[in-house]
Amino acid sequence: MSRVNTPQRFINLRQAGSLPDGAIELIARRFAVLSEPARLRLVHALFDAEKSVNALAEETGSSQPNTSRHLQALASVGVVSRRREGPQSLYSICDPSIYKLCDLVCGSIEKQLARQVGVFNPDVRLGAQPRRP
Amino acid sequence: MSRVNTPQRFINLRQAGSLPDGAIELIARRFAVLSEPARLRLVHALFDAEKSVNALAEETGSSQPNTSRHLQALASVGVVSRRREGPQSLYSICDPSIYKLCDLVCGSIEKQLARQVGVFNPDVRLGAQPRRP
DNA sequence: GACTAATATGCGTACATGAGCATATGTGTA
DNA sequence: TACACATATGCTCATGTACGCATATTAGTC
Repeated sequence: MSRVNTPQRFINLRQAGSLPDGAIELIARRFAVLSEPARLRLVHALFDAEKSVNALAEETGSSQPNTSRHLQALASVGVVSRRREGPQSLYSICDPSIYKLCDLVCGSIEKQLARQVGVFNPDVRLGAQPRRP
Repeated sequence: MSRVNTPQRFINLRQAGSLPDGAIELIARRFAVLSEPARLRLVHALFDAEKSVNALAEETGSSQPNTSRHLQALASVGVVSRRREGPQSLYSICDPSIYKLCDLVCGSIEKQLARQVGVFNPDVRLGAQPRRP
């Protein structure tokens, strides 16, 4: 085994210190790639299956060049990966944490919206609290 | 109880469909706010305690006006909240999901780095796999 | 090699946004 | 009211980047 076997994190935004040089920039870059609607649509479209650039362009309503570039951006941070099959490039999700990430953010936004709606109509809840039905 | 009591999500990037108008933009906005190193440093600094604008400016090495603006951006998406106490504004984390979010992203980045390092030196692992030591 | 389909890339433009500076606003005190 | 401290906000400039367009590159087929 290796000399390092503790499950401790080197990069940990939650802990004081624990932030090597450039770590913040890495994290920021990851979020930045996910901060574009066009790229989120691609991620959304890729959740069910591996797809080609043209298929994704059509499904997301974006141009082929833009789709290609956005996919490269997603690949540059390891969210998706590329596989050549004949003349086409097939992209697929390769970072499993993206699923939880999206769930977290979507859940958080729903809770927030539910709170805002609740201010006007306390009877309406968007079903954002999955605990104790 | 309300008429809506199923724990199902209205906004769910993982599920086909399930994306109301503007949902993608909401999610993108959330990520965008987290995609700035200066703001991540603020979040990092706020994890241990509620702090004032000046204290945060000093701790993160940013100017007072910029710190104020960044805090407003974080507040605009509900990550932090503001509380007045005398002449100063005290900011604090108000979205608990941000903790898990940071853990997820940091963990994902570490795994990725470990994989990259492993290519050159297969003996080194950054301890990013907490399961089965 | 010539041709076609799929994908990637170079380039110019438009737009969003972060930083610095000065200054306005707000809050408590004498 | 005058003052001091803390915070928020116009304003301008510089930079990053998404888009559209044209075109280069790659892979397969004849």
